[in-house]
Amino acid sequence: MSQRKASNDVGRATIRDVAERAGVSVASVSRVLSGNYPVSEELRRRVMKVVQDLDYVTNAHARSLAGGGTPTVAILINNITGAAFAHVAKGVEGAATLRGWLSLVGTTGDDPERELALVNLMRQQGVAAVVLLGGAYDYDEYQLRMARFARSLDAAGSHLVLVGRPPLEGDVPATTVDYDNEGGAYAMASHLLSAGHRRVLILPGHAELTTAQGRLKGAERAFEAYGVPFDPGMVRHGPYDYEHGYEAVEESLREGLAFTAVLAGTDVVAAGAMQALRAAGLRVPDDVSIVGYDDIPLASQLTPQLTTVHVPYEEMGRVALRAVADRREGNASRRKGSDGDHLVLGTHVVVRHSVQPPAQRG
Amino acid sequence: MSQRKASNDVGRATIRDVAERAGVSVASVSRVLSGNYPVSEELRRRVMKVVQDLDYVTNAHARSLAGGGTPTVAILINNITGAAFAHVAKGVEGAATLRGWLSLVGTTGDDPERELALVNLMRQQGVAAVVLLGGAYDYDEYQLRMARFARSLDAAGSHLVLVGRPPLEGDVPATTVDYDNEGGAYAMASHLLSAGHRRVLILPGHAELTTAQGRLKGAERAFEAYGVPFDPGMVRHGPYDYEHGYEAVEESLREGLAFTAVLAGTDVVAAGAMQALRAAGLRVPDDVSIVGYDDIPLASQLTPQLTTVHVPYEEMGRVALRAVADRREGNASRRKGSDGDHLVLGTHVVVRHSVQPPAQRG
DNA sequence: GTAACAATGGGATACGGTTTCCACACCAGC
DNA sequence: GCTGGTGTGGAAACCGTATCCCATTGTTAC
Repeated sequence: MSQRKASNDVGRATIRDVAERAGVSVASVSRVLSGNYPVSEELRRRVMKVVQDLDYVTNAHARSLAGGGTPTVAILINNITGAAFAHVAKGVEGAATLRGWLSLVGTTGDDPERELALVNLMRQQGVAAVVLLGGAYDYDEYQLRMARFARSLDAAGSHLVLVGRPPLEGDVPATTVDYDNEGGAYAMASHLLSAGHRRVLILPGHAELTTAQGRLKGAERAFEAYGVPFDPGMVRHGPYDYEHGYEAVEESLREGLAFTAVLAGTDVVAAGAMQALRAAGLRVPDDVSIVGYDDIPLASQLTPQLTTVHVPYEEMGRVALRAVADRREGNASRRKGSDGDHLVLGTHVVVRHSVQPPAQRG
Repeated sequence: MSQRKASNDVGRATIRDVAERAGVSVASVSRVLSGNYPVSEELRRRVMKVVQDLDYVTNAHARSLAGGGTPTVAILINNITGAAFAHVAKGVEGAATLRGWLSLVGTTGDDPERELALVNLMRQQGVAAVVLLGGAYDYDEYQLRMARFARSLDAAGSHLVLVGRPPLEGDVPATTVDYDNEGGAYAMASHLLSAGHRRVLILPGHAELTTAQGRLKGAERAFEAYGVPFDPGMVRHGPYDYEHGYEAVEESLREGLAFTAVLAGTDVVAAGAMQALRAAGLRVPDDVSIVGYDDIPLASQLTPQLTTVHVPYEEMGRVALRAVADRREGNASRRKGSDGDHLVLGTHVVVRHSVQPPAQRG
């Protein structure tokens, strides 16, 4: 036995094992495998044969220590099962794989502690970028927190990307990929107004959530544009879930609130609202119209199919990855331009079958 | 300037920078950080101070090269956006994070090439386990392919886990986490039969897909148990998507096929079927009953809420991770027991509002 | 026939940590 | 006062790969 670990040892084979067995140097094996150095055909064959025999794969950790290595992008998300953001993740992962990048995933569960821990973990991993997904609560602290993340990551040669979150103020090294949230809400509300609806129950989401704020604001602007007075009493805040949609409608009906349409902050909320209307014996859209937001698959699977706002989630994911990839290749188009790091994608209304003009009631 | 890289260089700080600045040795810094060696309070304070100042995090690659490092589990999935398997992923990721493990994610898009490439990639990463998600097409080749994966990973000190796929035959080093697929289908069909339905349209899924085969078989067994002759003409195969549900029902109606209930292979298929029935002017469940399978959130968001089979997807994910974690701690309970590596979780029917006894037709 | 040069392979080093071994200081006990 | 333990900190040897630099060989031009 030599003093070196024998090649038939337990555990994975190393490049040395391959070199030894092929009767060549370690350097040659490395060159054959990475293929960025001229190598004779004979040597290549000898090495490849052994690689096959040993079922050898290079150690990614060692490789990235030595300078090479595949770039990795980290996706941090509140909840994997949220339909909307699953699509963003798909976009990121797909675009990453396309360029041979790897995707790490972590869920934060809306917990700032875990978010911090994960960002640090990703920093340890030396990821090329950290993509933070999902609407945020815009506390005062949020900006500071994210700015700290951004600088930390930047100092480590990484980069922070915010997707579907408000952009950072000031000169912070981060990229934001956003969609025209308010514009979508404006268009959606306009659609209802132009159909003749005047009394609209609005369920924008949690008052503190930035996406909810934008959606409410868009609706208000539409009312203003149509010269229809906006009644704050028609707004019910709450989480983006099925139960909230159901309960908000149920309560409103019980309170005798009069409305001919529901403007839901999310398709899932719309689904809950629809169920509650049915339970109360009202027909959709004959008695009450409903619209959603997000255009997740659920929207077209409901009966009637839901008119909603399409958000290009998957595209946002792709764009996010492209942004960091470009920046990595050195195409940092505008240097330090505090915008140019803020990309906004368009939204549009998808008309299906959940809206009708309000019934003429005696 | 010393010959070493200066500490204020671009890029992340190294442990040497910390040591230098704290006036201690590299070894001491390492010990303070990993905390598995007695260190004086004074030294700890000095080191931690510098760590904070420099915002230093250890290099995960270097660490795992040197033997330490956080274990990583790889989740390979056809399509992130599939609701059912998003839940499995959530279970795996949640359990992983709980123990401080990391989760890598890759999507295969049903492409064997990509599957192979990803398994090798994960092998390079030195992951503790590779979790393969989703029903498989049980070609002859499947067993060989998976056996090869299993041995490859095993040889590299990793481990293959199959979730929701058929177990491997023979003495292959892999773990399978499964659910009682056929039993669920049996119970679901029994539920319809005991409600009085006799003519049931069955949409089990793709004929080659193992999950579809099991669901069909369960239904057949139920018919047999109830002494109801099974009519193969009532079975329509197709993909697990909304469109298939819609089209299968539409066609069946056009062909004049008589049925009082639909047994869908998936909740999403059931949603499509429901829509098609409505489009044809039939009421659910008054005219036709519908049941699904999986119990994803959609099931309770449809109108009427769907009676379906609950599959403990998230639990499966947790169980899968627990299995590999246990094995890693050395609790390889039964050694080489070719079962004991096959865990089966139970399923059960969730009764909601989409089933009624068949209408008395004249 | 020899010099200059291209093509190719090998040895050594660096990457950033962890860990083993050792040296040193300090203290108690005789 | 000397010996033997005990607690601390440092030097150096790895971990597995990529790459720089140099040696060797074969080839072409003079």
